Amino acid sequence: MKREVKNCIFAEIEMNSLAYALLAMVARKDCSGYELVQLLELFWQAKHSQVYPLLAKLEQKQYVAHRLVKQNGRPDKKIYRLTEQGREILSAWIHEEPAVPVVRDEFLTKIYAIWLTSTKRARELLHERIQYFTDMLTDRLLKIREMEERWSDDLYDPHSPQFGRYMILQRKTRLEQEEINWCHWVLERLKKD
Amino acid sequence: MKREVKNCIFAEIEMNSLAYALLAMVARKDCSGYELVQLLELFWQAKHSQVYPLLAKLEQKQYVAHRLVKQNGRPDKKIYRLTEQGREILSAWIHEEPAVPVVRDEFLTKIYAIWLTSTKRARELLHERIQYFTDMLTDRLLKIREMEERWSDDLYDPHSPQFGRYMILQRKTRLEQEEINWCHWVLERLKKD
DNA sequence: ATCGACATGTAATCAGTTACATGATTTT
DNA sequence: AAAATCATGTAACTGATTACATGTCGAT
Repeated sequence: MKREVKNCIFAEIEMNSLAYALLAMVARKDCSGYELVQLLELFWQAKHSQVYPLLAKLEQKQYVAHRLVKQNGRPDKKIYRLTEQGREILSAWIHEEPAVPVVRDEFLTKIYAIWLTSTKRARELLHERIQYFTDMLTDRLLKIREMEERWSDDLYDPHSPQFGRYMILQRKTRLEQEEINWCHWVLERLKKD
Repeated sequence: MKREVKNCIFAEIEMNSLAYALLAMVARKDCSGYELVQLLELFWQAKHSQVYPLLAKLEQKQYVAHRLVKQNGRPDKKIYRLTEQGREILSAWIHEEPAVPVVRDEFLTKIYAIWLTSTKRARELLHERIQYFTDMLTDRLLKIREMEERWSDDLYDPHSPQFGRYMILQRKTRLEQEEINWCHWVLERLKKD
């Protein structure tokens, strides 16, 4: 017989996957909301309009806390850090089974139905895809080099806050490279035509 | 000064990515809603509660049409096919730029913050991940073999309705293999610990 | 002079998930 | 006897995107 749940001081603020992703980010390094959106791009694309209100809710729950940093000629920023409570629920969450990954990719739908149009359009799509992933990869390799210069051996230490992000960066480059390889493989199949 | 848009006979039924994915599916092969959910799993995970109403809307717009198939001891099913109008808007859509792919993967968040817990949990997560992708891959290879037996040379013909799905299956196996390779690579980094 | 980066927020809408609802057949 | 598969649908809710809102600085 649940009552007054919404009026309760400890009102249930839904901890969803993105909420934990934000905690994981600020665990590694104190961040502004703006910065979080950029760092998140690596494995959980979210818009600022989703991140800012969520951060406020996480602060309400006292999983994060912020300090104001005044800037000259730039808008002030709120730098968030993880609290002890935040660290605890994040650690507990890591011990739960992760949900199955979700991928949504319009390009694949277009390839699925490419037989309806032309092999010319197929080639176009594939070349654009190669371009896209090549750009991603170039940027990614740059970021890997930056991390390597800044933290070197720490990156291979599973107890370092940098370990996770570095491993995930490595994963992404592998997958991006494989995407490019596949595109070339398909282009080969289209040659005869 | 838009007026009466909602009362108009040709009321705007929003054509979203999933709608086109459904059209692409029925273009290849007549399908029931139930079957579409399963086939879609390859690159656009959707629940039946999203698919059935969308199919009804697509039929309203006359992009698909269905016939009833009575079954003994099983519920009747609605087999959908693509109409000429459906084929046209699908072809037109293929000539538009695809949206950037979206990935959401809780496992990666857990790896990101793994330094907070233990390398034991890290190993556990990676082994479960390997198991998951190995299972996916086994199933995927089976489906590839099934397609190869059924259509053989058609699969490499860009004008065959089977071409797209086959290419996408091949892509998925490559990516899944690479996911597994990466997991083993990370496990190596964890050995010293 | 216009555009992109920096920086934070809210409101409206659309997309997607979970739960409700039903029911026979086959497999474990 | 219970669970999974086949088969279709709706209602309520949560998650995510687009649009609205504001403002400075540096580069082109």
